[in-house]
Amino acid sequence: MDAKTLCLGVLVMGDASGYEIRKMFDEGPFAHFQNVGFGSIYPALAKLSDEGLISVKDGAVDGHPEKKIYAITPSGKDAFRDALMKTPQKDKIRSDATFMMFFAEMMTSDHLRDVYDDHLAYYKERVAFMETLDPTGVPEGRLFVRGLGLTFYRAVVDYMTENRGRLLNPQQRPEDAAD
Amino acid sequence: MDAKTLCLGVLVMGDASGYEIRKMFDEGPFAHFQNVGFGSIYPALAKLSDEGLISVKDGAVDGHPEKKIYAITPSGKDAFRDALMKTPQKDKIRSDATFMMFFAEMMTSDHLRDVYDDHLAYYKERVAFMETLDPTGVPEGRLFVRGLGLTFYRAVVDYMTENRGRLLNPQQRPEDAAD
DNA sequence: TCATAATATATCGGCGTGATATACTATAAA
DNA sequence: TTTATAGTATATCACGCCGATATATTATGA
Repeated sequence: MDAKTLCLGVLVMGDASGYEIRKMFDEGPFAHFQNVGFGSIYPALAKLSDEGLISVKDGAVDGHPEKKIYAITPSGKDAFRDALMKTPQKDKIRSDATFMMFFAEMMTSDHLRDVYDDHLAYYKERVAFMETLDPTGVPEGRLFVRGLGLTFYRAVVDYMTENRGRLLNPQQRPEDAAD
Repeated sequence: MDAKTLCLGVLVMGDASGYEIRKMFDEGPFAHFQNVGFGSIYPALAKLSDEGLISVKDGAVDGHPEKKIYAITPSGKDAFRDALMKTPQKDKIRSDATFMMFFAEMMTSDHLRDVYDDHLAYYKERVAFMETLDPTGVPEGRLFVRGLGLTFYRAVVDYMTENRGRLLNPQQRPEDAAD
């Protein structure tokens, strides 16, 4: 699933600027299972425009004369539907914090605690945020995905809350991370 | 967390070849929270060797004369410990299947079902695999991470099992994915 | 005997990532 | 009032990573 397809997905739901597309992946309904930054979005939008899959119109507002609003074209919608017919690649997760916890015995107690609590706080915040998303009038697909995200985040929060002491205060762990 | 650090992490646990390192990320204890392929590992190993952070010795076995065994050096261990002291980047998840389910209403019923059941089967398989990993004699950090992975996979399996009908057989969903 | 899977290393183009630059507005603090 | 910070908005660039592909041998099983 490349950046172009991801952008098309946002645009089938309604017109948007590059900035607004990015917000969808940063703090919107896609935040928990995809991530794309400006560096992927702007080039993708340029390519899609070249290929006629999206159209651009001037969206200049007070003080932001550069703003462009993108809209999906009929051929863009076809291309997106084609992309949905493919076999998805398997999920990819990259969690540096988990990698660090794997090597808990090599870390200092202080830093391990910091990493742990920041990680837990972040997941708690994600749960809180997703609970604020209004589910009324939303199609079944989006509801399902929202529920899946909540389930996953809550499971992590519960596990990390219950097992905090086990990792941070184990019996007779040496003072420093010596060999 | 770059490929170099990931390789160092595997090597602090014991000597290994590039192929063996990759297996750790493909089907080993790291599989559920990191992913690295050959295209990242071999160049990383070459760089680490240049920098003196790992050493290479000939590991030729019957029929595989190219095999090389890598071992971490004292400075490599220092470098790894330094990497563990940094602030981890936030987790990144990329799930194309979830993205597709988000647009369930635009997919054909057949393909949606295929994607759904393949996804669920994959997560079930991951649970089954992680349950086979022997937890005896394993340091607390690894145990914790194994438990976290199991928790997460199980939560997804449970949710997808319970809500399968809701997404696949909703009331009066149109026959085809017309506009 | 033949095909497939597993072991093993390596490269390459294209894509994505994080950082950075620019510039204006709105809000809040000093 | 002035200043700082956060938010809106677009864009580029170097570096690193990813998936595909190539090559070769052995082990397994049909």
